[in-house]
Amino acid sequence: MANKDDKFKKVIAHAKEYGYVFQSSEIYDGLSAVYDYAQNGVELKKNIRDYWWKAMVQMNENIVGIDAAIFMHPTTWKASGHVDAFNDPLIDNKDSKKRYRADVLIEDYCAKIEGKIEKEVKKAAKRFGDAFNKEEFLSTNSRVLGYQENIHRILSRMAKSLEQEDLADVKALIEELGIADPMTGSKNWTDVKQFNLMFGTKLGASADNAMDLYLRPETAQGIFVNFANVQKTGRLKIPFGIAQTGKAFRNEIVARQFIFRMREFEQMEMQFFIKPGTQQKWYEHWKETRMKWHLSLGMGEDNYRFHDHEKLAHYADAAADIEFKFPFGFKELEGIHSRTDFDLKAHQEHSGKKLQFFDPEENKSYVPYVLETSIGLDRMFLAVFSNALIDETLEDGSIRTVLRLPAVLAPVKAAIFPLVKKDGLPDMAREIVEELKWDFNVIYDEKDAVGKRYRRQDAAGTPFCITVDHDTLEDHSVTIRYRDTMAQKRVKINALRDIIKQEVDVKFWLMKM
RNA sequence: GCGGGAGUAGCUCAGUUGGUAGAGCGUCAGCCUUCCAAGCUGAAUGUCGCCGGUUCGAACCCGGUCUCCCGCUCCA
Repeated sequence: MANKDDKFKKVIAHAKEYGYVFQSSEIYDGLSAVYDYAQNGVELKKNIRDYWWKAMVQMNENIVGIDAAIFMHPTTWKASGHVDAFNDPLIDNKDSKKRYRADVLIEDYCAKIEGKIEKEVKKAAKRFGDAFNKEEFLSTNSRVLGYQENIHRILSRMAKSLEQEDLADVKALIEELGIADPMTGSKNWTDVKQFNLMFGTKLGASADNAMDLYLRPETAQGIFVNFANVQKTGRLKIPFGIAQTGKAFRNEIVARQFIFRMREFEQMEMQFFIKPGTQQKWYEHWKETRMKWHLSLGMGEDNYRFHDHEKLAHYADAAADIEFKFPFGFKELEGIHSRTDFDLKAHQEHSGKKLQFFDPEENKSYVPYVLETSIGLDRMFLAVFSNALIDETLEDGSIRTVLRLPAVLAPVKAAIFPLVKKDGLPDMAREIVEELKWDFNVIYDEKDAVGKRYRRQDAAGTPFCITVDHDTLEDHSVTIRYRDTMAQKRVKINALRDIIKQEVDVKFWLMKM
């Protein structure tokens, strides 16, 4: 465990030192669970996004992209279920320090009373034998009726209090019922607090006629509300997909583990619209396809696994995660969910607009089913970055810190050095930079011994270093040095472009799928 | 949000019983160098997380606050 923490700390420190990730507003002591991508981080993040976009949108005839706004009509979140699902009344026990959902505590209490009713029923059944009529018993026995009435009274009072956001009454109810901490029996409770996982804001500059809005907690709804527009204007036929990348916001109670769980994060999502009944087939298809995409980056098959959900969300009929072995263990990286027609149907009901597809083969309209793939871009960044960072022991026993980013994702593709800072070598190196920068992100460095410059680039993740020496002036050849093997090769300057392209080109990597 | 730990230069850390800060690495400039970090010279950088209190005097003591780490809780 100490080892894991160490590794993770190194990752965070390295991300800062080499200009990948900084804490947001650091000069003001930072902001909890908010991070900024720095000069190298922004390139890596962009490259990951492009790699995904190419694979999902541009390589698939039947998938198109959109970029929906972060603000959406408030009814969107009623339809999606977020207004209800993201509002939890929570209560802490002061003695045990445990936190519970207040409504669950009360419901559990009612379940206990239900248990008493069951007992009465069993007793009566024994007593009356064959003559026992459960329905009649339930509706006539005075003790049972008392229990039932009690449950009804409790639940309706709770529902009313929650509806009116009268949290004090929810607490009062818990105290009146004498509900104790199920773990410890303590009745020493804090006040009930409402946690809203969605960030609220206002649309409209003047306070009196402003409209309450939320920052979207997921990008998916931007796709669902645009379903009909995209399908019609794109002349798309089922099955087809709509993809988008963008920011989403969740006011997590506990947001931690660096960029793994942030309050503001970026999703890369694709909603695939299919004929009802075919969801199992497409579920399997996308699970497999998405896993192949991950494996194409060559970060090690053993670092991935599927985790099938047993407890499903309100909208899903099947769900699996692709988990990645982060420094702190296997955690969710991407979700593949069979969302049924839950979302489109809900939006259809709330908007009154038809969200259906006319299937010419079936000669009828239906609300399509949806298969979702949803990956966290920041998590992917962390997966790539943490997996790449290695302290390598060399033959002579010395340690080399190297960031083995997949070359296709590396922020800087090549660094160009003059061997020494004189004799016209810097000019020659600059010329090569000028030429290569049309195709790749390249940098120039002349400070310190060349060996030190190599190591500096290793730690920053640059896959290639190109060194100009005195021979270069004569024969236009340079040394190209590989980050991962430290091997060196003598090549002509005019061959550089093709050599680098071969190794960093998206096509070359995606062909491995 | 609760409990525990922590916060001194970009990084890792030192700082003796309270007397207004140091090292190594890194960075920058210059020299030297013909290919794998550790040659030489010089320089910059900290209101010791922030605010307040005690004191003649606070990095050090006290209170508050922010942030980070670990555990709990939460995770449509």
